[in-house]
Amino acid sequence: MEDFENNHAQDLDSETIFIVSQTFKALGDPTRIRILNLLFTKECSVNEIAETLDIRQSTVSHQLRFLKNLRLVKYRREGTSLYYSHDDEHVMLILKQMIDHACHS
Amino acid sequence: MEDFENNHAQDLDSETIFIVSQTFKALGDPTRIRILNLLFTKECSVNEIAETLDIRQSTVSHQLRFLKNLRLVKYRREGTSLYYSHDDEHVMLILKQMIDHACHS
DNA sequence: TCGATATATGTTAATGTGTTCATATAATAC
DNA sequence: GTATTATATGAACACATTAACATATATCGA
Repeated sequence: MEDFENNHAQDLDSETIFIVSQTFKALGDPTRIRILNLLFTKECSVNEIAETLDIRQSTVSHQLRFLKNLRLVKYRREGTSLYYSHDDEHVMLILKQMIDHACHS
Repeated sequence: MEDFENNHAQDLDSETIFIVSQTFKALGDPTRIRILNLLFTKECSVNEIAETLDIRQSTVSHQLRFLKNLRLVKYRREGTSLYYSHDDEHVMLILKQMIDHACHS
């Protein structure tokens, strides 16, 4: 039997495992969670993120690159500033669910 | 304004951040994903998990302890065997969503 | 009590991760 | 062109993580 839409196979194929673990790994860090949670509300420049969350600019930039590689965020330029926003509705929904889950426990 | 049920604060409180990142970290490893995915279907003994997924017994045991500490799995004893099953419906639902998400991308 | 089986645990080595500092690049205004 | 501001990048370090091996513990049956 094919197992295309119905994921109850005994084991997953390696590509699926890779993507899923990579994405959860992205969400498995306090700094990245805070950044994504901020981007929930609004688009932000790198400096806005750094100042709002009190994290060094280079740290924010490194983590944004990480999130960008996974297509979890995108940006647009405006002068010398880059405005970042989230780029994966589904993953953001999953993040929101986990935050709600944590708040109720 | 209070921000109890409505999580769109600029920043999250540190305990929420900790729980959320810990839980995602648990899901951010290929071995643990495979184990949890197997437990989706059915309760399994440690050996069953190790054999089905072709992972060493000690590795499975270590990862199960990890998942147990986060209350993501539970077990019952039957003779010398321990039968593990999942113990957090909500997190399992989140895992399933991410797997489906990965399959459609 | 002893042997067999199932599982857990301690240790170690290799690898990966996150932050920092220093510096480079890019866009803009002058 | 230069200065200024915003952001990215590279290197280095401390720390965490993973899997493997060896060994310990626990349950059961004889």
